[in-house]
Amino acid sequence: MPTRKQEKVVSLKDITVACQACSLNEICLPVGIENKDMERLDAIIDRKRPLARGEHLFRIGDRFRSLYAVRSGSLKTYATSEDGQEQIMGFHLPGELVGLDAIANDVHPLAAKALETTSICEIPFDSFESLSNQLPSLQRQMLRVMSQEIHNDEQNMLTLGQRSAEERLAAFLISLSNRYRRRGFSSTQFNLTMSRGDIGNYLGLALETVSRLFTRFQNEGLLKVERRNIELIDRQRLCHFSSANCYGDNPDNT
Amino acid sequence: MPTRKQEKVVSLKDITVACQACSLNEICLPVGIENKDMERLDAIIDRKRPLARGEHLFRIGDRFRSLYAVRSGSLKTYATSEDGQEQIMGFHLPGELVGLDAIANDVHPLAAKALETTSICEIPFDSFESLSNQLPSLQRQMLRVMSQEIHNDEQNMLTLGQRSAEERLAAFLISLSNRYRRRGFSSTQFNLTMSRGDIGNYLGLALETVSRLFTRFQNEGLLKVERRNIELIDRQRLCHFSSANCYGDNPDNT
DNA sequence: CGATGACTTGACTGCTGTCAACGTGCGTGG
DNA sequence: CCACGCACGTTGACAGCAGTCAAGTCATCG
Repeated sequence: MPTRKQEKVVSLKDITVACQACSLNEICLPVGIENKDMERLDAIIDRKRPLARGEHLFRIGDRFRSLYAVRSGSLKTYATSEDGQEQIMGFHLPGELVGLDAIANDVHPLAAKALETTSICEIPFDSFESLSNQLPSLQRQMLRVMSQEIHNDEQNMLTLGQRSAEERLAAFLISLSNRYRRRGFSSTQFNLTMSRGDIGNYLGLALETVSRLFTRFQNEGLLKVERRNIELIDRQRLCHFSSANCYGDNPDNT
Repeated sequence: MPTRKQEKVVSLKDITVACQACSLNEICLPVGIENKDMERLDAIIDRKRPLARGEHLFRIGDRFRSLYAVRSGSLKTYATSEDGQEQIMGFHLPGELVGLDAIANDVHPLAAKALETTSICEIPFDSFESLSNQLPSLQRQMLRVMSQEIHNDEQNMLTLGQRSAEERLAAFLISLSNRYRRRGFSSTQFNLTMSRGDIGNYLGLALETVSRLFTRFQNEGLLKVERRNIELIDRQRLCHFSSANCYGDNPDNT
């Protein structure tokens, strides 16, 4: 029963897009699911009002009940150490699932927070499990998604373990670029939804280092940066800097 | 048709231990599976001759056909960069699954190599998938295992991104200690199956740094080290050094 | 218009990598 | 059984990348 009040704030369209009509269904959980089965998946999915910037989707220690898919906007997931410091583990764009790490112990080990106004599809896990018991293609896709996530995390470990600050930032930008392209956005011009501090935190660098590198990359003609707005000028060379394959096999690489 | 020749080299017992009789079935894939179902899982598992030290279980780019569980011994998994350098992504002890990152793209993104004589259970993925379509408890356990793997990788990202050399090595030793304890081995005295170079590579440190830290930890009375043999003297303090929770919730943490 | 948070830039320091030499144990072959 | 070679490990000297501290600029919002 959507109220008139909600309609004023949020377009009804945003709330009611079904998986079948969602532009993300080629990169989200429904990949490889037949239309009639997609309806059944769609039926268990819960679409709530969007999160405002800074709002939490879930917090560390929350009981695990659902997986979540980003429909629009972006999230960061992070852990906190004893002294309250946050460590960002990932940024999540539309079509990406969050909460996969909570299945094992029925508790969210990370918190998820909106970086901007963000719409979410909630997938209650009990229903999802029952459904995937009936739909082998869904089960298969779930394993693929989780496997891809493991693969991405491994790539990140490599970046954090071995790369210089310059390589890390270049790899980060190329990864974002690839992910935006996959979603139909420009791969050379986009807005960062996270702060310099967030980027540095995620990459294991001081925010000052990130800032200096942006300046240097700009001076070297690799990109143009103004506040949160990025334009990749020499994607090829940036790519080379990152010591990574840039049109690689893992499309959702972070 | 096992030949007499094989029997000379490998004890038959090592080869034929079924899941039901395996001491690892409380930490491996069969967790939470009923006995009659475990038999069905057991039936699809292939137990081969052990790998010798240095032998590959699979290589980068190999077509994905099976998951593997370590039965005894240990493995390392690694990627190689364009210039042929290897980057170690994990060490794998008995009861741990490898190859989970290959499901997504049907190709192994990492290679797996035995660090010592190592026995393996091979789990053909097609058979496994069919079976788990019939056994919800198996499917559930598989999701848990993969979720745990994602969680562990996140922990590693944290270690690599934020910790000092000292903290990384301490965390590594504590993690090994926990994993050995879980498997019924001593948590204070064990042999490293990997070289200093391997440890450094894995932790994103120079092997010289690892060596220096071992010496320093020993001088500070935290542990005793002689070649590959480690004895943790002051586990508590080492734990504190690692800036991590040491009896934490993720038992298979790397 | 002032306050606040985000970002930039500079100076300095220190951790950790690199290069190099040396020690040690193990396995192979004589 | 011994000697040699080799891989592994230790230790020292030095340098450089990136962190920390600090000051200053800029944009946004109340």
